[in-house]
Amino acid sequence: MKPETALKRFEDFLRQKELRMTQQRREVLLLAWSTHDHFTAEEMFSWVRKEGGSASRATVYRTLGLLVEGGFLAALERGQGQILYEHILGHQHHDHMICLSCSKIIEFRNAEIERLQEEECERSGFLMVHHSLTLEGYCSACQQRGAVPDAVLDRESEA
Amino acid sequence: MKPETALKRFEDFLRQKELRMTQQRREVLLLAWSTHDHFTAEEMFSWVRKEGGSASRATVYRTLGLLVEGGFLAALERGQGQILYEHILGHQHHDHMICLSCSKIIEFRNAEIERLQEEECERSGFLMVHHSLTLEGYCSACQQRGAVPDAVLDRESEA
DNA sequence: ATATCTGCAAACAATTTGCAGACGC
DNA sequence: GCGTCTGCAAATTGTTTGCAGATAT
Repeated sequence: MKPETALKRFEDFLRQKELRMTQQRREVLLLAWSTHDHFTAEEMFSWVRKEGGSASRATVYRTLGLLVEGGFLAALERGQGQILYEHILGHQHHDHMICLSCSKIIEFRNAEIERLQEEECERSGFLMVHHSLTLEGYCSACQQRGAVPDAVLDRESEA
Repeated sequence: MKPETALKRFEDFLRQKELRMTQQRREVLLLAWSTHDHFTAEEMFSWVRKEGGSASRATVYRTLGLLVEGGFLAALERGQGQILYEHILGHQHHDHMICLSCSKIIEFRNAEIERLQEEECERSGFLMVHHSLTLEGYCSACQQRGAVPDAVLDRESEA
């Protein structure tokens, strides 16, 4: 989805909630659409600053909240109390494997899993907006480096 | 897995890391095994207090960190900066649907999805320790209440 | 014995909030 | 013009850390 389209949607969303479109909210939305990567609230704030934007830190946080509420951004919780955001309107979702030793992130996508998720949702009458599948474990490099705790290996050998 | 077994494993884990088993660590591990639900660090601390345990807040946090590191507990990031823990050794994993409106949590388990995840791991040479699949959206009750934002409905109708 | 642990309270980091003035609609 | 927004700085929340004494091995 193009930034202009997203902006239009955002305006609609705000109107419906009887909220107002402001320069600051525009800035944040456009910056969110200027990257295809995850970003934190602080990163967004620094971008605003770099671009000479006028949004304050508080406004950035408030606007990110609105964007998540409206389904424009997905919030991905990933340890250490920091929240990662990514724009999701019109984008394909990907899942993650995260190495507990070196923190490497491997992205993958499996259409069959997606389909089964939809099936589960139908079964429960659940309207899915977003999903997040994260596999935690050890990447092949770390396995070879012997970076896997014995407690984990013990468990593995039992199975 | 029984609490005593878990305790034994924890002792092994500590020994391997040249750390010591203490009364406080024992308390925390056993309390973690006394519930089958998720819990936060603060909840664990209040349990310790209620049981007349001696572990302080700091020790609770430190011990939970150790337990996660050893693969005894899973840490589930779920918004608002709070981390939920659950013991995972010897337990079957379940996934979650979370309602964005009423926060209701629906648990589900789909063996086929689990299998496909394993397949993806093999493909990448990844040793999975834990996985977390969370579907965010709106439960059927909230859909009927009209609690779904229009931006979401619009997106839905396009697809 | 000695190195690790613990409790305490202070430090931290990320995020939220109250309020007075600014600004969309 | 009215009611919402914003910026600021202070408040909150959840978690971590430094240090002196306590404790496991």
